[in-house]
Amino acid sequence: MKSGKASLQHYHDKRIPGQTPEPFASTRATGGSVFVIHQHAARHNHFDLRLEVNGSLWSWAVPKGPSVDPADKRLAVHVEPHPVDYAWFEGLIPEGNYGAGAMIIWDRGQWVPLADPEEGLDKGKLLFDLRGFKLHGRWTLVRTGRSKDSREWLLIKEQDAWVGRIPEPCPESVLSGLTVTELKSGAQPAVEARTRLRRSRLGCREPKASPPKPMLCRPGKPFTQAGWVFEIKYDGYRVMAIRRDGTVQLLSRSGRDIAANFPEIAEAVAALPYDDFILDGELVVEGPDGLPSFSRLQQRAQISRPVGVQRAAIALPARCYAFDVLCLEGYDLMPRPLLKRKQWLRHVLPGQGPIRYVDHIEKQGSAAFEQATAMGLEGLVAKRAGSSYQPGQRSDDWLKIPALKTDDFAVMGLVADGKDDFSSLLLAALDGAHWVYVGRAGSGLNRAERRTLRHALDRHESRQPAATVAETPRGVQWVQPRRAVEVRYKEFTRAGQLRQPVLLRHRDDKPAADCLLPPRPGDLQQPVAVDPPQPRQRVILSNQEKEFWPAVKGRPALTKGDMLKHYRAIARWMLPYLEDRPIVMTRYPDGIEGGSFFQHEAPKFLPDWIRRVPLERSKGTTTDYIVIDSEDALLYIANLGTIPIHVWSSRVQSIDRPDYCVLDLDPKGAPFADVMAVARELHGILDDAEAPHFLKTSGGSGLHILIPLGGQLDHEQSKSLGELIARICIRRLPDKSTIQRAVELREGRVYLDYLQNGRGKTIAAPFCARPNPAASVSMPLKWSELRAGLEPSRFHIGNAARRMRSLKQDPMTGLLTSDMDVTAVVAALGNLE
DNA sequence: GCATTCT
DNA sequence: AGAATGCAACGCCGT
DNA sequence: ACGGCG
Repeated sequence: MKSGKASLQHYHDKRIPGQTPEPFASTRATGGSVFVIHQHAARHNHFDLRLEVNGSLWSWAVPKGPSVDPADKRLAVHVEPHPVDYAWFEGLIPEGNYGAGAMIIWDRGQWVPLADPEEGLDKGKLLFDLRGFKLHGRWTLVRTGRSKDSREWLLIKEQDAWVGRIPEPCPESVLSGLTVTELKSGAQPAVEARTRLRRSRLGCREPKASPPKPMLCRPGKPFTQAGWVFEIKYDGYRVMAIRRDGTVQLLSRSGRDIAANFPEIAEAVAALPYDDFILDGELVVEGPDGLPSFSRLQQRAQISRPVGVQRAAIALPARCYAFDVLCLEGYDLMPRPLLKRKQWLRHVLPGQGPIRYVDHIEKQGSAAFEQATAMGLEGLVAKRAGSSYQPGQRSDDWLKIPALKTDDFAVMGLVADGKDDFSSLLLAALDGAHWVYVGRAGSGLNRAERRTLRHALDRHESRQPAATVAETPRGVQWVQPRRAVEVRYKEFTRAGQLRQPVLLRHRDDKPAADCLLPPRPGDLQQPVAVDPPQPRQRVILSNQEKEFWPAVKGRPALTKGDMLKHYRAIARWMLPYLEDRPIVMTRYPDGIEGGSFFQHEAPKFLPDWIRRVPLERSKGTTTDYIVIDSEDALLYIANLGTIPIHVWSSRVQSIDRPDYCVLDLDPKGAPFADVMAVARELHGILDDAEAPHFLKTSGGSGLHILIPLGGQLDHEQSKSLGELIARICIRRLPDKSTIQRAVELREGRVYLDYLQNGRGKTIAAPFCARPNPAASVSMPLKWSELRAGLEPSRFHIGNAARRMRSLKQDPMTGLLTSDMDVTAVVAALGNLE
């Protein structure tokens, strides 16, 4: 294997030191994971993707640049490796040199290979994560040419949580904010700025000896008022970024210069194309969820060895959220109105990069506060739009509005107040398998609420506390952590206790065991997450506009989105029939007129939160079956183009004991009136045998009759029971029913299929959609609905959920809970026969 | 619909 | 890249 | 032994 550094030969051969500003060394301690994308206006304007491996930058020329759309593959020509320091190079390469022209750092950050890169280069496939300012998430480079020496690759964005959720990258450098054209044309934003500032008749002031102190906030509450603007409050270090006489300072609140600790920010300050300015902002480090994480920032701040700092600048990079500019090019902006200053600030900063402009919302503070709270942000800062910057002052022109948090906690004890009241509750949350005490809360509930909660708690009285409590209050009564309460609080204290907790309500709908400990400040977190932040577990629904059911008379075409809408709306009725049961998908990726296939085995690409269960299928081979136990799982499966979902009659806990026996009434030429007649006959038979039984449409043209078994029979016995019932029916209605499998021999009679009772056999799940032109669904029916005029096709994906909402209850309620006395039923059926 | 393999 | 391919299964019964 | 059926 060639060493990375040795192969820099080509790079050196093409360039002459002293004549080009490009670097020639690899001196940076990066931790081996920097990537950069240069935009290079040389003979042709193009992009270069460079990935650090073994001390050099593997490079690809990407003529059209990267695309954030997975469908958009971009040619990438593999070129000679570059020295690592190249990732910090931005500038003009003079005429006459190799690659003469302007080059900007279009994006930069950390790259995380997801497979061995050396091997990948050899095999022609690299898979990696990018964590830049513009590019995020999973990418691949694949070699396309037929031979191994081909230099032609493709750069492809892989499907992930970032796709479609990030804005189109802006064209500017993430460092200087210059476009490649501006750099080439020698644009001088500083000169333009000076001209404009002079014209605005601002007095030019001598720079003060010492930098201004930061303006401070008073506390406030959310409000809506014209003349005010609202900014997100970032959870980090307040910094003043100062550029003067070619030097850069990052001053913390205490006046310490922390530029050496955050070189990536200092570098960005130095790269802005202005000579003299002071920015006010907040330094943050993002957590795995993409929100500012104070504990990560503290981790970062503790790193001081230069080598460690350089690595951390790539792996745990800081951002500076700038919200004010105090002076610019020798002009004092502090007396100017806030919004004027912010105009300048926005003008000065790149659209994307380590230093970000903090935008604001005008007037609507209350709405903004709602949003900020929901997003888990620290809060808002309200600022008077016309206010000046008052250094070192705690002013009423700036108000900080902290977000309140709301979480559920388990009650582990109470301080009683009389027989049916309490003065406070002791609260706990689950940290893994252990309960952790989080403090006491008293206020918030009225007398009546406290009384009912007290009664509920008294039932769980316990001798032992569920978690260690540092200071046990007098008169405490411990209870088992069974009851959950919703609590609003400001934050966790350093000691891990709730600050300013207020009880909101008794969560009698939530098991206490679901009260997980929210992340608290000071919790040691993973230093670096390799996966991109997943913006919430949500199913990405694709191709919602694809036509799945063609139009029929009286109804326009239905799309995959219509089907997903059905499954989302019906989930609450359908999930009880799916939980714990293996399913089989029948997939129609291109709608009912496209190809279809069955799928038993859970595809490997399913996300890991979808449950699978290994079951022996034929001897020796096991298959991982899918189990749908949530709305998200149902939607994910439906999004795969699954139209009907077939379920086992048994659950994984008791896979050999079906919960019901099914009789499938299959016409096939027989009139539906006959199907109903046969169903009515079976209804009578089962009533006489005192066997509970339920009815649903199969979704096609037939009906299903289901008999709950209460786990008393195995699959074989269930099948025999079905056969017995079928034979009785045939004896009574020989002209209308049959168990002949061959269609010809049925002679127009209704086929009573009892053979769907058996291990691994399935039926179309209640409420599942069917691939017929009507887009009908399998619908539970009341027996009273079995009368002239019933048409199974009247229940379809467009109205099924509406029907269920209007019914008082699911007609099949009881299928999964009621059972029967098997011996009595079989005896009764024997008599009928 | 999606991964994988072939060209 | 673009195209093609796989994605289930087994017992029943009549010939 | 094969083929249609669900």
